[in-house]
Amino acid sequence: MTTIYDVAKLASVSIASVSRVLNDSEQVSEQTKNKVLTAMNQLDYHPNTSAQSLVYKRTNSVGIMVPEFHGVFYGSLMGSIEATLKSVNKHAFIASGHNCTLSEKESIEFLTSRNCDAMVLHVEALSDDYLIELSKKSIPFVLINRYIKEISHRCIKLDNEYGGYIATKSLLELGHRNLAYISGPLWKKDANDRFLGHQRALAEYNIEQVESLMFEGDFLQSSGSEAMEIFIKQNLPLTAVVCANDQMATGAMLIAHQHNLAIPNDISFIGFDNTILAQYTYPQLTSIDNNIDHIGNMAAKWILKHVYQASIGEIQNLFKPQLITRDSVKSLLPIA
Amino acid sequence: MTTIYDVAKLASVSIASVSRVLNDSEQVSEQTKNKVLTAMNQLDYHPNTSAQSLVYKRTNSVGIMVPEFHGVFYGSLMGSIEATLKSVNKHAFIASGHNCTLSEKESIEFLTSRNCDAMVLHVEALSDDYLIELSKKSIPFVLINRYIKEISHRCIKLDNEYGGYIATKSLLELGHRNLAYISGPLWKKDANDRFLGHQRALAEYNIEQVESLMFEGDFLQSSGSEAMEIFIKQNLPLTAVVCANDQMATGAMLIAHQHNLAIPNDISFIGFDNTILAQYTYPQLTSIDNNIDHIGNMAAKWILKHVYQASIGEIQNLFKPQLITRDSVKSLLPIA
DNA sequence: TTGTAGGCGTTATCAG
DNA sequence: CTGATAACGCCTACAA
Repeated sequence: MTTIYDVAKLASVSIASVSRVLNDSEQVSEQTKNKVLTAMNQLDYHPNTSAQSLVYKRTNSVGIMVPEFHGVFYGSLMGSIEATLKSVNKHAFIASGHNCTLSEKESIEFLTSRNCDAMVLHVEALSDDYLIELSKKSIPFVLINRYIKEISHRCIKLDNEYGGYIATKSLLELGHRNLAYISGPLWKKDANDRFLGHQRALAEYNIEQVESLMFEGDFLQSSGSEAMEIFIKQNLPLTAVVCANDQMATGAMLIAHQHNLAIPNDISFIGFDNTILAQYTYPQLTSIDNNIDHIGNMAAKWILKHVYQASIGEIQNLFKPQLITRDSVKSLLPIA
Repeated sequence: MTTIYDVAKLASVSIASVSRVLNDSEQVSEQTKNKVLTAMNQLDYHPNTSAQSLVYKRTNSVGIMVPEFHGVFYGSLMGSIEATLKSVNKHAFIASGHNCTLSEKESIEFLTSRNCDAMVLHVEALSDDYLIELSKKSIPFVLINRYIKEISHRCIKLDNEYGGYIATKSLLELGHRNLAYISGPLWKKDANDRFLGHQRALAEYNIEQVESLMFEGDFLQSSGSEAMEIFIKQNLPLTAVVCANDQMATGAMLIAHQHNLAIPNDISFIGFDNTILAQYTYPQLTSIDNNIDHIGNMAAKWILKHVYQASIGEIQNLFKPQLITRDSVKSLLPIA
């Protein structure tokens, strides 16, 4: 490994001068600057970030924790975070939380031990209390898709209630009146909020959710299938199924297909999250975009602003989802 | 930030002793060890990795570059790499290459500038020559899914030819004789190899690929659709479509559905990669598993072995894909 | 404009 | 078993 000393020697200047051109300070003559630059080139010199970090008390790196990397959801998040960090030369390192308390804790400690300047955390299992406590420690962090009152300014999330609302409302506006609902685990805030939004839309139209046409799933595809089997068996009037995420929607659609129900002619489906899956189902799935890119982007900006003192405008803490119309929903309105 | 000095003072010992318990050296009495430990706890002390790296000449971090994070393919790869790295306390940095020369180069330099101990690279655009050159620089790297003779021992990849072979062979064994093929861009080695494997299987059965039923796509869903439209228009006998990846398969299936072709009764499809998509299509897609988890795992092991001197057995450079049977392929054999 | 020297937090050598 | 102290590579007063 070549150091600033090697460069200095080759350029026959002092290490101070080398350091100066490295941080392009004004106080260097063109001549020495050139000498140093060519020496650097010749030696393929790269500054040692550890040494720099030691001086600056800053590693220029931020840790990202998401539940997992495979699957369809967190890639976009990481991508948007990484992109905006990289644009200002901050490095991103990653860890997975696996939806479980122990692993999330370990991962956070893992990131902490790395001395990152900040963290972006998508935590599922850890308690509010733990996170509040964590916020008192030295490494600042942003929370993705979670809201904790005591540290609300660190929370950046989707307005899930609104998403649930527009999903259901969009169906009602198209004339659907007999809706089933496949929810996520209701103890999860986001799942619960989406369901509340659904109920609000129903209330606006004076419709009651038939209780047996509401199924609490677990956000996985199989629970969507399970739900759909149950719905179909009941032989109740049913024109559309609202799903709290795309995965469950695909599971439900699978069963519909198996029962020879045409989508959307016999039955409509709407998903949530607008994951990449929605483009690959047949028919392509109408869904609610969760704005995950913007959220990731904003999380990174939060850090740039609060940790790296970049001049960044307002931080937006709540993002509105929006309807993405594809081919899985049919209008029941009479053609005008 | 609390340092080794703070701990030393609080425990009233020298920093040397603190350092010793930190690296649990033998040479410390129980008593001082305890004093130090409680002091550390009390101060919530974490060693400064930058300082450690400075003396160890090692950052305990490895950089990962993949084309992108969203989408369905690279998440698994990163996940498997990260998991095995983390198990030995190495951190993973990420960067995206965006399938383009400039961006890949920048990302590699970005990772290099971070002084990672090694890199795992999934490069698409950069030339062999560039990578050979890179291999002479100071940071060691492994190449994922690419083979370059001159640096073959750094290459870990899938046997794509074999994958193409078993995909087609599996159809032939089920009695299919009229096959269409949707390939990836043939200038890409993996796409080409898959096609060669396809041809080898056909040759074994003395079948010729109808030229107009071969379409060179770009690995994206839309090109699968495009291909399928063209195939259907020709009205040639056709019982199965072999696709060089899952995305194109879903695109083709979409069109089949639109033309009211029942899958697999009227026409069978087989994909490649066994991405998560294959579980979400209707019907679920038979595909060729690309072993990406094992490949990522092995890449990480390569690094543990060659960079961190871990005692790890043989490195496997070539992985065999395997057939994953789902519901998109029908047997044409007479029932025995 | 340039160079010298002290310090960033650790590790490791060498005396005690 | 313990404690000074010299590196590690870089930045930055301060001095020249």
